[in-house]
Amino acid sequence: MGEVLRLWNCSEVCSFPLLRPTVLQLSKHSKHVANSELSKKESKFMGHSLHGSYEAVQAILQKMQDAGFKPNSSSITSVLQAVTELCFLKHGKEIHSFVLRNGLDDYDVYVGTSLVDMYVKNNCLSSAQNVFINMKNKNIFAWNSLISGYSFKGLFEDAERLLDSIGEEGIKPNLVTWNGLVSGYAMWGRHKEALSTIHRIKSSGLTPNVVSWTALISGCSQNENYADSLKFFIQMQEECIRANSATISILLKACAGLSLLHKGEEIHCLCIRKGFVEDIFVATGLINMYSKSGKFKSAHEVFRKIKNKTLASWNCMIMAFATYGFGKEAISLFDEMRGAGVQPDAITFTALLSGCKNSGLVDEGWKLFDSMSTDYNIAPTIEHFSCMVDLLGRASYLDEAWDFIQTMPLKPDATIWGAFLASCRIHKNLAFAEIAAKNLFKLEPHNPANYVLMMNLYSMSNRWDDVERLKDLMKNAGVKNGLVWSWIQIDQAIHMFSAEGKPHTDAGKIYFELYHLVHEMKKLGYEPDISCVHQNIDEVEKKKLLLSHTEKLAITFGLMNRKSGEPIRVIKNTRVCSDCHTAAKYMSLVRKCEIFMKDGIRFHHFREGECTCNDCW
DNA sequence: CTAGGGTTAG
Repeated sequence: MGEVLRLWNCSEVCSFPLLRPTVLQLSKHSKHVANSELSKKESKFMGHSLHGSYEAVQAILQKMQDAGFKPNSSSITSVLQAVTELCFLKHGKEIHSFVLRNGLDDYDVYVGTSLVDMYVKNNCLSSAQNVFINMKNKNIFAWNSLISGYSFKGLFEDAERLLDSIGEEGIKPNLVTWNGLVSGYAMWGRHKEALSTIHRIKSSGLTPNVVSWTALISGCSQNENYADSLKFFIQMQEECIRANSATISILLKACAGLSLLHKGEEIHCLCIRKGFVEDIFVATGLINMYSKSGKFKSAHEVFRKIKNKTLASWNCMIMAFATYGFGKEAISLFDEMRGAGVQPDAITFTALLSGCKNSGLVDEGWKLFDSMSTDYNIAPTIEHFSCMVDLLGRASYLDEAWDFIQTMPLKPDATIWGAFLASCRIHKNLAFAEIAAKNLFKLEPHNPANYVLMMNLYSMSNRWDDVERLKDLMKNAGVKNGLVWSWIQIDQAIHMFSAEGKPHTDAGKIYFELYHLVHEMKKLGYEPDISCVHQNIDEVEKKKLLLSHTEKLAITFGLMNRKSGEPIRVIKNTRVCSDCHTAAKYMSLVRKCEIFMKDGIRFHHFREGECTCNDCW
């Protein structure tokens, strides 16, 4: 940045067309680059030079004016492009008024289009529309910019209206126009409309391309609708549209979200064949996919092979270490990252702090939390505060966590109280838990998880009146315990276990096996934790009920069907109960088998009677 | 000068 600033301040910059000399000085390749042929990278560089030195830019603009230079539309356009890409609305507005002040025509096709685009990308639709309306000659680019602007804001009536009126100007919508609409619909969770827009592309005589389909698939992914992502990917292949690395990176995200390890591995093979592994987005997606599907080793391998690691790939790997309870390793990877000259961001610290909390590294956590603002000038966000509450609370420093909440500069939200409540449950502190719950019931009255945690605490202390009171509270607030399910993949089939749905076809055999298993587990010291049952029934009934928990059934089924040496991978949609957590540890011990479980909150890796979460979850 | 891509979170 220092060097750029110096360039901006030197006087020879002042020859027009605006800014070109600077770009030429910055450009490594050519001294004869025409302004209109600036590469994206160079425009970005210009943007960087604008950043933080806007006063200098203004001074130069003034100087140029005084010297009688006139900027032309192409120079204005390249500045606007840079400003747009970096989302410097303030600077964009300045340039707009500079254009007006200096008698440049802001209705010029090029200037107009880049102004529309700048306002659209900076969330100023009304200004974009004003410029648009005043443009004398509108080309398809201006239309597309505005239509996608409305579409991304979810204003589909306006977007469709614009689409209809394109024709009146004698212009035909192109694929980009349509793709903007597809993308908007998909992003807003309106997959049906997105898909029907793809069909509309066909009826307009064009052929939907990989971008159209990728937009649809990406929208599903963004809405955590991973199953549809995969469904539409198949549909895309049926239409003979080839995936590119962008499509693949989204698919990897979908596989990660569903912990579909086998599908992810398949895609990895495809990536190697097609050379997509070279793409940094794909590589990062692979790390994430392996990390979330329980194959830490593969995640690490992919990471080590990346030649030009980006901040995101470092972050992703630090998070993987954190997830698997390798807090110290996460921190040394952070040191390695800094050694490589990569500056951390807020996400890096979320990952690091979460690594500390999963490994109980309280001192290291404090150090990192402090160094964020002092050494890296990154203001801690609510997530970082929440991590700290979690870190302190889990390590049994409940009083410190309480003080931390009282003194933090941000208003504690549900994540803060949620972290505190979870710690109270672990350390069985009912008094603190009740305060946390009171806040949580106010902040998110419809989240069943909070009620369940509290019931857990009350039933531990045999306070059945309070359990009933909470059940009534839930009922009155209209909170329903969502469906609870666990599943496991055996060969190509997914086996679902749900308390509400149909029992598994092999239910009899599974229960038979489970009884045997529990018998063996008890020999090694397993004791059913009946506090997980919130009904006031007798002990034998409670123990029976515990056996029907979906995760136990899924693991048992996995043990019955696994190939020797293969770990078991179970996915559950809600937080694992503490009895099932203990049971899984004993199961891994008895059957000498690694068990991987992804629950609604985090990842557990059971091995030889231990879990990577260190019993805090 | 216009369209699609990765990372955190109780």
